[in-house]
Amino acid sequence: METGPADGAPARRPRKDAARNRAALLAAADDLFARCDSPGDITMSDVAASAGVGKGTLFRAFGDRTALIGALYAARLEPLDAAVSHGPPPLGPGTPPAERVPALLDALLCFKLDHRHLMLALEGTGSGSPYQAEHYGRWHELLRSALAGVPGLADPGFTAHALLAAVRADLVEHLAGDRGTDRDELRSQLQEFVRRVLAGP
Amino acid sequence: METGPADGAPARRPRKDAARNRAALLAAADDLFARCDSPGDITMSDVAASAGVGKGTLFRAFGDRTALIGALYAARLEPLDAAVSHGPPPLGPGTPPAERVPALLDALLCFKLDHRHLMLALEGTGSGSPYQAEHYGRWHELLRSALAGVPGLADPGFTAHALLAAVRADLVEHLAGDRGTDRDELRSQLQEFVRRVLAGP
DNA sequence: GTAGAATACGGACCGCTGGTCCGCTTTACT
DNA sequence: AGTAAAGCGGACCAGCGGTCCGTATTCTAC
Repeated sequence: METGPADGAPARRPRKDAARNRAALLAAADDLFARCDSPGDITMSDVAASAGVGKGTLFRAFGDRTALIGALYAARLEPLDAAVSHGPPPLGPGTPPAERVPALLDALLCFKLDHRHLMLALEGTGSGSPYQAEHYGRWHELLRSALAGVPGLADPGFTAHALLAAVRADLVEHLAGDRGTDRDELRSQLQEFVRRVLAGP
Repeated sequence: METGPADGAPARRPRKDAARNRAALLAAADDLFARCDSPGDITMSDVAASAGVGKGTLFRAFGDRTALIGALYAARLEPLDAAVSHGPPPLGPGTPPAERVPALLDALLCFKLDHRHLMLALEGTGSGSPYQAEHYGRWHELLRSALAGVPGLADPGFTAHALLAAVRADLVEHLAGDRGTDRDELRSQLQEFVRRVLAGP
């Protein structure tokens, strides 16, 4: 028989230094990605060195590169995620689809504009396609279910994919970063595009 | 003064062995990419070995990985490129925009379905985004000019980007490859989407 | 406070990649 | 045939993500 904590709660509190180093690593990675030209320029050694810890610590804390970027993304996403999951209209649930779909895509575009480099790193994580990451699945399911409430729309699943493709990180970077398109202009272009898709024939 | 060939024609015919090796390398690369699960699995050494030449020969012939894939793409694209540049309607020039735009996107989708692995390699070439490659610029300009002839369409440039994003290689692979969506079903989904975008409010 | 076990640290190390280099072979021209 | 240019190929290189394990730190029990 066990005398320690019940099996249901095997999660131990991390050690103080571990928590501190984890936070330092997240901050360092965030900073490096924000300043770099291309996410590929940032190596794992760079992140570790910038945080003042060894590479082993970095990999122990996060597992691999993808997980580090995912943790960074999760932290930044929190406000938007909350607004979408249980916030007021037009983002939250209970909003009419015709209003919610444009709002979701606008919010997503703004988020990607605000975190361009991070999103570039997240979606361009080399080997695996972005479509196998679970965060894509969540956005797709959210948008698909909203689109399902739009009358006359034949295929919400594909439409969701196509609309999400219009705000992919590298396209946003190409338009806003390389070509210098104005933020509000880009937003209104996207809104006009979404409007057409929702309007139907 | 020069006694050799005039400066205007510095292009020399390649040596016979060089031409043969180049062809063998293209064939080997094509074959390997077609059979692999992910383009990342194929290394440059694999290609050279499969073609029966040394790595040095491979890099001498093509320069780098991107150029090899680009050459492969150019070869496969030739028929479609001809049909679009100076073929009959609905692909060729002189087709009314409302008819040509869906035809172009359908042709592009079919091309990506037929050459999934190659296109995956072409667009997912690691470091640089697909939007900086010249082949993207050509498709975008073609589609943009066609869309410019559609009445009531506010921004042909952005619309072209958004429509092209709907047929990106990794999305096509996700739908047709991973999820096993039927080819004709995917084509009709795309057509319906394009129809909505063109129809307007 | 102290002893001891558990946990975390860190940088040398590994396998592998795209890409380079240069002595040697093959081709092409006269 | 002779010669110079072009091409060949695989040993080699730098840098990457990721691993390993001897050592240092923190937590727990007394």
